Amino acid sequence: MTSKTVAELLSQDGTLQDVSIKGWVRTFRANRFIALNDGSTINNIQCVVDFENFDEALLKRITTGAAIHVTGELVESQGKGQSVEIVVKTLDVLGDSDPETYPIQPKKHTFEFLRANAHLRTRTNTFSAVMRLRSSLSFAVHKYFNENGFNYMHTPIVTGSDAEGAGEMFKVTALDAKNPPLNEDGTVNYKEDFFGKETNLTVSGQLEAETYAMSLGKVYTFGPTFRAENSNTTRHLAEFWMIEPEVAFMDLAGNMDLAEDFMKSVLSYVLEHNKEDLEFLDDRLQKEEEKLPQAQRSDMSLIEKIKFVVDNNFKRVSYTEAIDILRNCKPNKKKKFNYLINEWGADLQSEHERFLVEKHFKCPVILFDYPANIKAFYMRLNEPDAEGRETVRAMDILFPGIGEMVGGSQREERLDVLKEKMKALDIDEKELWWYLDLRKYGTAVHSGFGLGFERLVMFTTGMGNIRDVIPYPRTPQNAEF
RNA sequence: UCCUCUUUAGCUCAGUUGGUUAGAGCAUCUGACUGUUAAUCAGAGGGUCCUUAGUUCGAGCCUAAGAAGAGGAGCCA
Repeated sequence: MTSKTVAELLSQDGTLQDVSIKGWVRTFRANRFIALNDGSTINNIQCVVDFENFDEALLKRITTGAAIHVTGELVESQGKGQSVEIVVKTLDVLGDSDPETYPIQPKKHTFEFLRANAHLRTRTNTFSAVMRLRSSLSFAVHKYFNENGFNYMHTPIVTGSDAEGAGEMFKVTALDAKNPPLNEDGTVNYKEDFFGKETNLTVSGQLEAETYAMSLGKVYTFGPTFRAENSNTTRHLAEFWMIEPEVAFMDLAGNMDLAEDFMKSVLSYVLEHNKEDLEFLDDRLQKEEEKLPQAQRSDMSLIEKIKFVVDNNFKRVSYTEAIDILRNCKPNKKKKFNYLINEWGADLQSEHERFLVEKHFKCPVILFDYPANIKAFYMRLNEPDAEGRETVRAMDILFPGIGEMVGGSQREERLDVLKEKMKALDIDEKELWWYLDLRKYGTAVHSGFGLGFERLVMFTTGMGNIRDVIPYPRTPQNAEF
């Protein structure tokens, strides 16, 4: 008799003579009812023990968290909470769980406490649902790109270029930290290091992805990314997973179309395939929100929010239009913003983004054509506007509750313009010779974007802290597990 | 990095003006009960009050320094 999963047993029609199942005990009620979970679904299966006929010492070992093997008969349940249950014939404890010390109790825990017990937190309903969704979203990402003719490219994790400008980097070195080889001027001599030069963990696969876009046409990367920023927020990690498509012969408008279509596709996928987990998280969130004052509650449930994104077009607004809206909005006029918007050229703070998304448009917003001087060197320069202001073909997609979900741009394909920009920003041409080669040999319009995978998981699961949507979060002062 | 808050039982938290033996709910254990849905009822055990230094006759409470965690800001994805 082969063992089945809880998901298989619960989804099957009718009763079964002989079933075998293995899992972990969630609760053991009235010395008779074991709620068993094996991770295959948010739901438990109820195993009914006729305790008069079982050894008392064995029943004592059925504690929260214990791994057990049950065989018996799958029958219609006499109780109300479930349609089927297993009448237990044999029961083996595969692994005991000491109830005095097992940290996961059959009660509510705070996410902070569970974070400190991250190795066990997926034994709770919320975290098992979040991580199944994470897995499912991850699959949906690959599925989307695969079905749309993209090639999956593995960009290097150790990078030799430090010109990406996406943030502080983690150094990678094999040198002795206490006694490194030195140059005559006292600086560390990286020529003697493993790679013969300074190397770092990647902050973005974009530049390398561009090289493949300029040969394979449509590519994407989906891998770990590292930022050594000392960011202490609910939206930042030092190690996170980023999705970065890059497409040749595609302009900024095409880039926006791609990003929007992509988001809608992966969200549709989980709506269809992760219904039970989403319903559980939806329910959890609604109970959470009941504790909040009315004004802070959202007017849509989790599933409604996801459906809303799938069913509605993202609002596309140029930076210049956004500035006009912000300049004339109530919080700006009443000086409620911490940073008041006075003139064109100001960088948007998260309070402004939040106003646009959550108050003004009330839907995902794509902002594009940002001032050139607040964006990266590789973004395609537009012709100056009527007032002589310079913008680049950059776009950010802003989501309610999350903020920036996507950042992307059309890339500067003109060699002379790119060189000039790099010179102005003091970026060494020699470092990026290969990047410049793309503009020398067969250059073409191309575009791409980066999407923080964890932020997508946050939006989909309704979790408020990015540390709760990745198995083992890496943040400043924390690399436990 | 900056600002604010928090740190007391396994967990979530009370703890009055500085004053006798530091409390509650849940969890755990023991017993009762046994078709329960976070079962119920009765009882019991469980404390480095984050650390260090200080003020005081006396500190969970006051002062200083430090540590850890959370929220917000900045940066960004």
